[in-house]
Amino acid sequence: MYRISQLARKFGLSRSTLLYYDQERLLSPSGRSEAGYRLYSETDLERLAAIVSFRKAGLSVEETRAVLESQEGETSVLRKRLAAIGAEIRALQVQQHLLARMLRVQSEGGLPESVDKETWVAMLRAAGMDDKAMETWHAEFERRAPQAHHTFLLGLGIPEQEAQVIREWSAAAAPARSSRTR
Amino acid sequence: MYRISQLARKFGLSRSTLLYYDQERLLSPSGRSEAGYRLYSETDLERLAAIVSFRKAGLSVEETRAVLESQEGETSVLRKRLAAIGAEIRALQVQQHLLARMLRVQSEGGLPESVDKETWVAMLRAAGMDDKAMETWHAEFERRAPQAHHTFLLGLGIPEQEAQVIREWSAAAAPARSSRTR
DNA sequence: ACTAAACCGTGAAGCTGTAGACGGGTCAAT
DNA sequence: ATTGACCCGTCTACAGCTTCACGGTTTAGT
Repeated sequence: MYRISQLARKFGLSRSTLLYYDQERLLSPSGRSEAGYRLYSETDLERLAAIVSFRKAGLSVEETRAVLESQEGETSVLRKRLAAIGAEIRALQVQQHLLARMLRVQSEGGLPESVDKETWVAMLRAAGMDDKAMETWHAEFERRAPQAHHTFLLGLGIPEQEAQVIREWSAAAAPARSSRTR
Repeated sequence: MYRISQLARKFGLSRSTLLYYDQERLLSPSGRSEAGYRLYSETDLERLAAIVSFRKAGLSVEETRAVLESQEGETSVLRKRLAAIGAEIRALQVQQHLLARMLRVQSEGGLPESVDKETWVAMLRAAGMDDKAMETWHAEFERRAPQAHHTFLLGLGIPEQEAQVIREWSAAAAPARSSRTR
């Protein structure tokens, strides 16, 4: 049986966090000592391990409780979170390029946090890719992971609309090895 | 002169948000009507436009006030935020791959939100890149934008340590057109 | 002149997840 | 018994808003 601060240290959490989890009925200690201290069992410990990993994946306390309460196989919450992460990343990339433009850090030689379209193309060219190869590459990207392709394009600071256009002609290009290849 | 709700609609904000900005002394109306209504001038409107764009870039209310109060050229807050965004993106990418592994969505044919190392390499190969070309490309990436290179590698689900290793041999590889080229 | 709808101000409370302060309890060594 | 170091439970605060409640004001229409 662990007391609250011991358990907190064991998992690298703060005591407040465990108190909060108790309050929110996410993890309640299975017993109390005579003095009213919370006592956590081995079972509680296992549950906490699961909680920590879901929280690391960015689930809210409520979502975590939902996943743990529904018997295994309830993946809808996870899927929702995965989609949300994609959106968050894209939003941050927009912020990144907004700031980079404000600072004009890129052009002034400071080492950039993010890469823009021109730099990206230049790097691929340095590695020997030509226009045709890049087309093939975009087509492959669109075929295998359209969402990730979109995120990637925004990551280069390409605006929403232009990204759409690129994706459309990527999709239109003949897929590399589909059965429908003319 | 605008009244509070008019201004809010004009900028796609809620009345409450503007009340909050007033309370926090981020944007105070330059006048009041006889009945005590807040009246915003054209100057206020311009300030709000600036505020909105800084907030979109993820600055806190306090940071935004700091940037606006210091006369132009105070870029340290912006730089700090830019670095923070990079860290946030990397953290989200880790979450993304954590979840993808939990769901095993990748292998089961669902279209993935994120791309892993194998898929990435396969796409470059499909576009005609060989091992040597990839080395050149990593070296270029590391040379031009080390931070972004790191973020990129984590984005492929490559763990921190391995990313370090890749970056080290990228840096060691002879840069394409540095003056030191052997 | 009057009424109803839409506005305004102020103030308070709530939200998430965590950090910290407060006063009192426990325990080993003296 | 007492000191000191730690621990406990409870309560409050933080950002950045939103929502609610209360009562006064403006505006349009009759």
